[in-house]
Amino acid sequence: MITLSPPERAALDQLGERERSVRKGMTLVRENERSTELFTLKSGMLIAYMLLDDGSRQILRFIFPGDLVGMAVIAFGKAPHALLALADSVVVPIDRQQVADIVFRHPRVALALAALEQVERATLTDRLAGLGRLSARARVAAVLLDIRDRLRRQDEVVGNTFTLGLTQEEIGDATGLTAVHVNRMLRQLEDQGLIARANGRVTLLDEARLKRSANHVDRLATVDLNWLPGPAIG
Amino acid sequence: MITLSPPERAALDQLGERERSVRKGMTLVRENERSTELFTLKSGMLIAYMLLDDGSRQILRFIFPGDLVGMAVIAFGKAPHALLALADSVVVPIDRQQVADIVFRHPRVALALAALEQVERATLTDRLAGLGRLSARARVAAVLLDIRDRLRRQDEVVGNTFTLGLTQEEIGDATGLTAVHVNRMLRQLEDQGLIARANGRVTLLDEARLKRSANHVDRLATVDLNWLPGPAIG
DNA sequence: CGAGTACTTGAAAGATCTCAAATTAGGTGG
DNA sequence: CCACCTAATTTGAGATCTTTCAAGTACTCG
Repeated sequence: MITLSPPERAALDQLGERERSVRKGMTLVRENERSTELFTLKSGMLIAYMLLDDGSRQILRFIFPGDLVGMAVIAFGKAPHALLALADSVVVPIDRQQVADIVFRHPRVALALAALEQVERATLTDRLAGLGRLSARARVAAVLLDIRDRLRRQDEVVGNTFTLGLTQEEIGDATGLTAVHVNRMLRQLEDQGLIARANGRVTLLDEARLKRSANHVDRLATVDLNWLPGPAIG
Repeated sequence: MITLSPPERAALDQLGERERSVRKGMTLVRENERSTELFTLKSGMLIAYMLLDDGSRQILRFIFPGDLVGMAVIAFGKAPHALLALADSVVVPIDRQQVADIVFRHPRVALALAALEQVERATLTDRLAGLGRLSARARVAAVLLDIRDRLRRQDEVVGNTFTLGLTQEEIGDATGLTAVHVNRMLRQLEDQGLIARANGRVTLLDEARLKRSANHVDRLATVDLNWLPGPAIG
């Protein structure tokens, strides 16, 4: 997508000196906790979430290997949302100072990172529109499609059958629904022949119809960075 | 918040060469339209929105003078959302190439811009959590608080009484509700003594309670950019 | 003054939640 | 491998929230 020069590549590789393991169910960062680190996920799966005053949880984003998370520390110095490991995971912490170094020394890389953030932002607005305007059934469908896309990005052979890796409670916290209603919507999708379920695995039977109802767009697929200046020689 | 050196200031000022007026009700950018420009709003008010397949509209963000909008073009080269003027407005277009120039020549400014984007992103996630988890009444309250904060940022004397500048239809499109229900929620807030309404103006009567129920956070108030390196001498 | 848009209200339909209970699945110690 | 324990899923029934439809009122602009 973007070709890096050797020094650029080296700068990126150098970011990942330390690694940190997080056991499933552990909290990596608490909401409002003072912190100057962001992370990339190396393996496993995280969620970013917020808690509301009434104790309910809103999952903001599912984080898969390769994702960058927590860039907000460059503006706040504290985390606007919590990070929780849904599976045993390994993260690479990056201090915001290192981000500044990249911007100063490798502007092309900085632009590429900014573009990545924009992709995530667009995904966030897609989700926002979904929460505001889609039916419960469509929001659940959107999660299924999203997870499938993300799994496929890690492993190209992922087909239309896959393990969700989420409880119905978690799907509910992502879609703004109760676990009970998520269950009913899954059943409804199943009854309508859009999906099938068996031993914890889901199969997307009618992807086209699912996508249409969920207003699904794969933002990453439409990224265009060709306008960036070419890599410096070296 | 951040002190710019003269060359940095000059670089920013230079961005705003042209101006463009947009009449109330006019569309500045259509969704998915090819475009390589972003904008700052000089005066007036815009909304960023998406249309869903069923024709419903989700307002993603209200844009006030000083706001930057459309940074997504650095990643996509087309607009992921539409921009519409809710009032007669003046915008300053900025080409993404100019953004790249800033990153290459004024990295401190680039970091400050990135931080601003992060503030907006945090605001977006606050809104996402609101759509997912707040009651209709609280979501309407959140819009009132948001607009008041934004107006006050333009004009410090704005008190607890102000003109919304939005129809109930627009509030509905921002909160994921119907205009009819927005009306009922406003009435309810009024009956509960949280707000008052008179000749198109709203008064916040119990800000503390409104904030609590709407899970309101003023993200901009907690920004910290002091960790950035000092300005280069020049 | 007249037309159009926005606002307001009522009644009924539809969607989602809550509460409660039954069933299934997975993990652990013996 | 079994027995048990806990978490997750499933289903039903009724309550609550939000939308839809319809009609009437208020406001603004030419």
